[in-house]
Amino acid sequence: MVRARAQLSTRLMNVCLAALCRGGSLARAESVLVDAIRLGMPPDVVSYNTLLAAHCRASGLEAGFAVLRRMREAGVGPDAVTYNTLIAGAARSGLTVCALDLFDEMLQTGIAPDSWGYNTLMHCLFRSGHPEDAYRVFADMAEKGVAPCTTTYNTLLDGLFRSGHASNAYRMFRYLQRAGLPVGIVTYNTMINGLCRSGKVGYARMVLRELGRTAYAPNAVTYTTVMKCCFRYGRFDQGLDTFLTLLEGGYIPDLFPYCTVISALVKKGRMEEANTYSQLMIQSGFRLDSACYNTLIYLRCQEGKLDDAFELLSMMEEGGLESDEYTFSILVNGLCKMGHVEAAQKQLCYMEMRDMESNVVAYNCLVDALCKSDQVDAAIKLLHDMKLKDDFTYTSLVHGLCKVGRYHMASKFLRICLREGNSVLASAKRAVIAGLRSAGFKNDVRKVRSALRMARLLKP
DNA sequence: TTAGGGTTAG
Repeated sequence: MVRARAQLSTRLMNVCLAALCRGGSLARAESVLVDAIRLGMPPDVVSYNTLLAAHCRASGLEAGFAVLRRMREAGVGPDAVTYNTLIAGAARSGLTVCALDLFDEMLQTGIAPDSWGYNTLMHCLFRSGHPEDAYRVFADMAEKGVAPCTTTYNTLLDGLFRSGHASNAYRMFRYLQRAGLPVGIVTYNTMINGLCRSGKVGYARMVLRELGRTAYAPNAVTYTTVMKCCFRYGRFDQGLDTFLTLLEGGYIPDLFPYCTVISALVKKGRMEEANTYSQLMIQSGFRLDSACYNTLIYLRCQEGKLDDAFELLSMMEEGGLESDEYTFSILVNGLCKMGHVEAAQKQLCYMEMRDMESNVVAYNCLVDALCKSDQVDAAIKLLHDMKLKDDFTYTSLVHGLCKVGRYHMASKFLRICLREGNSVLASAKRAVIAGLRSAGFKNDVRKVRSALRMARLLKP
């Protein structure tokens, strides 16, 4: 009887913990836990899992591991949910190897992964650019007899889009519908987002119209997705109207729509409105996460207020949030635009020291800045240090070389770029060909044209 | 507890 009462109390405490964590009152949740222990209500694995998820989301994976240590010290063993949550935390921080290690640890501990565990690992592998490994996880899931659920299909659809297989994703979506497999609002949102991002706006609109004919109501995610799509494809007013409809109707459930609209306004140079919505975002009562800080730092950088930008960075880090590759890219770009190339280089060094997986954008900003200030040789030197180069890298360099009249070198890099499967802006191609012609390099013109034809033929 | 939407560069 006494034990049953204690279990019921623990269950009630867990409800309370979940509510506090959902509302972002982590400190209060922690004090409830302390009070409960004092009153003889022992926390169980659910209590710790709830706290672990909240800490992980608010402050990153290390905070999650700290809860894991605490629960072990209290004699409460982790379960599949604990590992799922930690794997999700690792995925959010881009720590793919850590996610894989956690999955292995779970298997070695004798805890059988459920569909959520498989889904989370698949999601992590897709997001970090390892689609083949993600498919292997899916195959392993089937082999172990773990039934796929709606999330599994949604993760696969999202992964197909992210790995550049939009047509396969579309075919899979139609297959799910025909086979009567679960297709819900998340599936529609995933499809609309994936189709928009892969440039298939017509298809995205068709799926959006189809959604209107189903029983599913579009939600804030749908609207944010559509809004982002409008901004991406030059329908600025339509995007802003979508935001205002959400705002005036009181339908903004979190900070995603704010980040989208502020960034779009900054890009348009409409700083006053960007500042107005930044204030609203701060006053909304939701806890700002790193994407929100990045957006605010972006606004300050583009306004040329670098001191304010760095102050925001300190606030962010003092609040327990980690800066990420977005933060660094925004700062490097801001510093470059204000002519502080050396300071930008220093930020890139910090990035290297932090061993960040993706630094290509930050490097590209510096390459571009060096090219624009006619330091093309320094840009070429930097290019050789880069592990990954993309269309942006080569476009900046090719433009930079043309600007200083080094057309032969520009054509060489243009051909390397095409050979590596990248594309360059039409303006860069034109600059190279016009330059080579004016300098009388007829043979190089022929080589460039042939490389461009080959690239078109090989284009998927 | 998990999955879909937000933040950077030519």
